[in-house]
Amino acid sequence: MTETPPAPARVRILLCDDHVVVRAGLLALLGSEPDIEVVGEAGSGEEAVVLAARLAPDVVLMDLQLGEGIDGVEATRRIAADGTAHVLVLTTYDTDADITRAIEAGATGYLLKAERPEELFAAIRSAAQGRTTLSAPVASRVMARMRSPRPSLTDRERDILAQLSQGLGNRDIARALFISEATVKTHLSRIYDKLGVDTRAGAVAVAKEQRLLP
Amino acid sequence: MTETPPAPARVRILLCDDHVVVRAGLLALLGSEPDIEVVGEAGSGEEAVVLAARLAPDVVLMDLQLGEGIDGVEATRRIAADGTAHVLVLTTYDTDADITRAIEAGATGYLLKAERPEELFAAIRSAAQGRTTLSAPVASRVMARMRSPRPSLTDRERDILAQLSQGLGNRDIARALFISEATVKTHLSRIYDKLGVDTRAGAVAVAKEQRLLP
DNA sequence: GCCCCCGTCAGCCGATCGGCTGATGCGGGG
DNA sequence: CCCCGCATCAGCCGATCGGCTGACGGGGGC
Repeated sequence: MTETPPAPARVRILLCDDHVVVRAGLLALLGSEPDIEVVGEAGSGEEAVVLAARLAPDVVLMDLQLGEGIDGVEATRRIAADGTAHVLVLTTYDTDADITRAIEAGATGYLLKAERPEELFAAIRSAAQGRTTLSAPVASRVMARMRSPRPSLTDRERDILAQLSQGLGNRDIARALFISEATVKTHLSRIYDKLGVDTRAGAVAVAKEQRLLP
Repeated sequence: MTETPPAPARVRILLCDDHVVVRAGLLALLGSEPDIEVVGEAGSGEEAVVLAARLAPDVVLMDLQLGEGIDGVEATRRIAADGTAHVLVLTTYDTDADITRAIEAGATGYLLKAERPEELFAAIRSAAQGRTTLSAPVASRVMARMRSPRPSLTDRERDILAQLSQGLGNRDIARALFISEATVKTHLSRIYDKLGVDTRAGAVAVAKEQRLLP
């Protein structure tokens, strides 16, 4: 008898996506692979966390955009914290912010829905053994980020940006965050600098574009 | 022999979605229905237009967000103009702007990906005969819109908004559109009015939120 | 112990914005 | 023919913004 831990005969999967059609599609798609078994479906982050604990799947296929409730990043964080399952993110966007947050939350891999099905199967099998798989565009972005550590906003700057996205003026932002207008302006200047803009409208545009806000 | 035009033994479908995984999923899902046959797949709007003309499917399942190239609305417009196929929009968002544009472009139905698969099958069969099917949330929005004709932006106002989203100042917007600053300000005031905001940052936020811009 | 990042605050000043009032021209529908 | 929506423009004015310079304290890393 060998010491090598035998790969599970079947990889047990939990799907998490708020779109029923997507879930059904994935279910049908994965059904074509004999060594992959979908043991549960979740339509929300909360449900995914509960089901992951109950079903103890090998891999959770997680979308990041989940509509209502906690988002995929938070769900990933909780599931990964439990250590019960590896989370393989399968989503639409390859934004820096999304990728970073997902990885920081403990995702084992990050795939794009535009990926070929064979890649998905392979990534699932890898994830079941704790190995990382990244879609090519995602890998590129990760590399690029390593090379030039991109201006990431501080928590406080994100607070300011959130208020700004409500269309508030400096005075209102100051009141909302219990700081002085001067401080708001200081933060704004730094935000402009980091985002490469020089107006509030531009900042909001970039923020929405890069999905820097919830 | 009866005069009733027999429903096609099999409904012939063309899929259009830029995500391979989603296409594969739909393919597998639709494969479970004996009276539905997927005769082609397109990964872009351009491809969909070409394939629709060549394959003459009964129904084109069209996503609205297609990444590169023309968007789903434009693809819908061209396919519907040919009259070769009924276009059934299957997408993620139930935004007013998306729905309106898709319907105006000639879509036969509008389904959300969050819909139950049975609804999708039923909608496909309906669409094949030219009958409209709307997802419940979509139908609600359409009704709501009928009741209170919502502020829709004029073409010019959208132009202004687009420039604004680049973070440009009034002077630059004026130059970009070959009009005076006074005119820019007039348009902006009306845009604020329609969007229910009173700052440029707020306008950009609402615009991005409601997907008023490409 | 020192330094750097982060968050906080101040004052100044020119540029810009947003609201207002009012006006012109053009096209379509009643 | 008149009205109305759309696009264009003008001037005024107070409020706001954005850039700049400079400052202070706390916390983490070396």
